[in-house]
Amino acid sequence: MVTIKDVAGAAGVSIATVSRALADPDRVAAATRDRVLAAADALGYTPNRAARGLRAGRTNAIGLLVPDLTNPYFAVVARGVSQRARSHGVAVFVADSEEDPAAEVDLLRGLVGQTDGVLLCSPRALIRDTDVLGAHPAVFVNHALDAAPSVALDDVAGAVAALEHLRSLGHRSIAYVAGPTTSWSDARRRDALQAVAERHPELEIHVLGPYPPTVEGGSAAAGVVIASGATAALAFNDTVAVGLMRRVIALGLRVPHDLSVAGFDDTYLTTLVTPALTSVHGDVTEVGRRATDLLLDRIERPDAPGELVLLPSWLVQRDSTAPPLSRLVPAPTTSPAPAEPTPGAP
Amino acid sequence: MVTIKDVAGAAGVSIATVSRALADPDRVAAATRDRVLAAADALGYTPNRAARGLRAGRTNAIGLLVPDLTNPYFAVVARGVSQRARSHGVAVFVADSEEDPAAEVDLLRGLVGQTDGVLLCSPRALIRDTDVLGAHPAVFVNHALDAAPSVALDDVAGAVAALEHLRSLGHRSIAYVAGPTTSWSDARRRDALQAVAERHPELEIHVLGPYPPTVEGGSAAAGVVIASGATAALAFNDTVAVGLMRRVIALGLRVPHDLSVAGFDDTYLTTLVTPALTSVHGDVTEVGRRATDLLLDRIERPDAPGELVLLPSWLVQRDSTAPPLSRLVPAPTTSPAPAEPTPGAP
DNA sequence: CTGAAAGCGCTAACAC
DNA sequence: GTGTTAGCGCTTTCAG
Repeated sequence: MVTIKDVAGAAGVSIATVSRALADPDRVAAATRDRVLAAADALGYTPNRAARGLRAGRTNAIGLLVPDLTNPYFAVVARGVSQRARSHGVAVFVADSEEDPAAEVDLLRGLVGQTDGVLLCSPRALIRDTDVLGAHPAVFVNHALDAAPSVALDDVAGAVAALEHLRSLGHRSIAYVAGPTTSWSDARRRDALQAVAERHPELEIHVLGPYPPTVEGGSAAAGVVIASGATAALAFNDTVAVGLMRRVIALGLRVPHDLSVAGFDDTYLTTLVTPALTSVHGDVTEVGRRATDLLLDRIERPDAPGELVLLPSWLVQRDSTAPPLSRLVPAPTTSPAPAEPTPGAP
Repeated sequence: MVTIKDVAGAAGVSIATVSRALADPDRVAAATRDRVLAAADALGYTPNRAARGLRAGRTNAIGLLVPDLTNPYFAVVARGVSQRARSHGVAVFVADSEEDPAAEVDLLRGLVGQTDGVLLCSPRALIRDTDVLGAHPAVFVNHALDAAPSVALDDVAGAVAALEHLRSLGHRSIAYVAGPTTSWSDARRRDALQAVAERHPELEIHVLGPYPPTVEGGSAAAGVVIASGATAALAFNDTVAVGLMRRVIALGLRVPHDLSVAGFDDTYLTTLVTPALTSVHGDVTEVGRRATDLLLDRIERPDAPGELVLLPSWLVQRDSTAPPLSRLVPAPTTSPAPAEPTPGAP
């Protein structure tokens, strides 16, 4: 390993001068600076971040904790985080709890010790436990906690839009396939659905679950959704929606004719499946970027007030939602008038 | 931050004793050890990894470089890496190059400086450049380079199996939708297909591409595949296969009747799409785990000889492959002994 | 069995 | 403008 000493020796200066030449080139004479930089370059010198961090009380790294890296949603968040972190010169530790709350706490504990701050994405464990987080800078994604900074998609608006969409199609009995009990987003959505239902007494909302936020979770919910008598289902996320849809189809029903299905997150899965999935869209990469910004800011100014940043979300209508079978005339839709799909034979 | 000094103070011992009590409990008196551990626990002490690493000349972290974290394949590799790394107490830096070779080199450079070793997954850049890697321990995934240790799925076997499967179904004109030019796996597969084609003179293989290893890449290939006259297509990976399939269907053709489609990697996408995708399966989580093992070993013993670990892969038949339209009688599928199919119309 | 002390690579006072 | 030096938190001789 080539250290600052080697460079100093090669350039014939002291290590302090090397350090300065690299950190603040204006504070050394031009000739010296050039000599130092040339030497550093020739030797392929890279400052040891651990040593630098030790001195500065910084690690120049942040941690990202997600419940499931194979879920496209979190992969995209991670991408946003990587982008922003890279442009700020900080590295990203990624930890995948695989939906296990206990593992989440363990991983968080590890992350805290070796990062300047942590990004907690859709935490499944109850993180009230300040013992593990302490005063460590943290930003939550899809989870608001006390005065901690948070970033989330405004899924309340999305949930309302989805429900209104289904209502306008003529659905009156709608199932919500809930995600993990500890999910903040899930709770928010349930409240939002409740509020809409109160505004429209003719609507009947069946909250079903909780189910695991996976394809399997969606499949598992199919029977219960059908038994509920709902003509449309809104699922916790796209992954669940896809699992639900596939199982419903496997059971011999048709989507959207027998059951309309909509998801959340608008991941790229939506356009891969048949029928294409109606979903609540948001800019997920941006969620990752904003969360990173907030975290880096928090690291600089630990006493800054926490805020909840809500990014817009809206519904993207595709082929998995349509009027219920009983209605022959489609309800009036405002602008993007979708052509009424003629129910063809299979 | 609670340091070793705090613990030493609380336990009424020196910092050296604390260090020993934690690292090698047998070397301190039982009573002292208990007192130290109790104090450490009470204070919530976690050793600072940067400091520890500085002393040991180690960072206790490894780097993982992938071309696309949103591809389920790499997400699963990352999961395997996380699992194994966690059980060895090393942290994982994840870097996503977003399929950009230049970014890849940059990210690699950054990773080298702050890790004990690097896992290079399906590198798109030419890494011969030892300037950037130097003597840094590295393990390749899906890429063999000189004497470096490597882990890959035996996709040659998989490619052969896929091609034989299509041949036994009666296909004679088969397209291969190639991935990135610099992909090692892609080159291996092309060679394997070539070898099979030479064994079976009646087979015509159209190598098409390169195309980006994404859904869009697959869609873009659809026209060319159809124009090639092939009755079956093998795609670089599932993502490409899915893009191809959807576009082909959107163009009004039927899969598998007008075109059979098969992919590689057997990601969870295969069972989400309609028809379910035939794909070459391998244990991808295990790839990540084995690669991590190899890397940790390499870090311990830098002079150990490199080896290429090939994990088995095999074909999983689903609904996206079937005899070509021209054949009315399906070829026998049970025994792997394909009866010579009656030649169909071109 | 335990403490004192050196030193990992680096930065930031503080001299000169 | 540049060198000297202390010390970040930790492990590891070396004494006792």
